[in-house]
Amino acid sequence: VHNANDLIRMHGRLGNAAKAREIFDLIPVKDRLSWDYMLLAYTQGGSIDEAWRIFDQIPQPSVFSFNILLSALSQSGDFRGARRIFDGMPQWDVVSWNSMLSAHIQHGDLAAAQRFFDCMPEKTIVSWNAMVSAYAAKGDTSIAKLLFGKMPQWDVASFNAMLTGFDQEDYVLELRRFFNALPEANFVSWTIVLTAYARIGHLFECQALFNAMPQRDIVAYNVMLSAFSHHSTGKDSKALFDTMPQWDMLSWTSLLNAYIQEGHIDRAKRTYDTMPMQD
RNA sequence: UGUCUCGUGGCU
Repeated sequence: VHNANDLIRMHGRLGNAAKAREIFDLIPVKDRLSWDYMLLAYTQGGSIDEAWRIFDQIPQPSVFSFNILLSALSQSGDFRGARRIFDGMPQWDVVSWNSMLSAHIQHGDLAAAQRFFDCMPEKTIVSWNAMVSAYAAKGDTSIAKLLFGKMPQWDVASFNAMLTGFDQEDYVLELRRFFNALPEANFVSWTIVLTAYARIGHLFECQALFNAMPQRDIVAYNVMLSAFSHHSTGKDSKALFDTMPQWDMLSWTSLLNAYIQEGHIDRAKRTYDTMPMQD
């Protein structure tokens, strides 16, 4: 059963719920993990209706089962559904509370989220991170800073959430100071700062930071590429594009944009014709 | 062995 469960999980992660279901159906004796992984596979594949259906068939849904569905409803923007599941749960753990908190945030009701947060019987660093990130995303940087300062402890996600709040022209200096002072940074941290420079149009800093990155993934490349396409020449864009280890649709689109903005319709057309996927 | 929070463009 363990191996079968792992397979279900794997296919679920790849977004292949149908394949996961095939394996699920072959298991003679399913344990609670088989059901939860199958439920998770449906939510990861975006099949909320199927998720509901399988959830209703779970013999004894655990808090985990409830949480999986709750989190999926929250992420899909179904606030009412999330609320209904949450209210109907036999018991809650801190993940349930965090998921419902993030449902409020998804729903765009920060005031309600704050009230919910204040009433939560227990909070983890995830709860705090979610709130900081919500205020930062809304542009309420001073409130985000206040909350950040009150946190009992931080992890790299806390730092990153706070960093996103500095993605504004007025905060460039603070962004850099904060970033430089971080005890811990990862890929995401670097990319947030990179993105801020790109958006604000500080091409020089952007490029310097890009070159200083310990490693670069496709997201970082795309940010740099998009910075070039908005603030530099198609030639620069093309040069960077050619050094990329791989491309996705965003990379191609940025290159197209660079040419179009320069009025190089012919080059844009040629680029378009060589794209592997033309959406 | 499982569930919650952080990063990439344009149009709307």
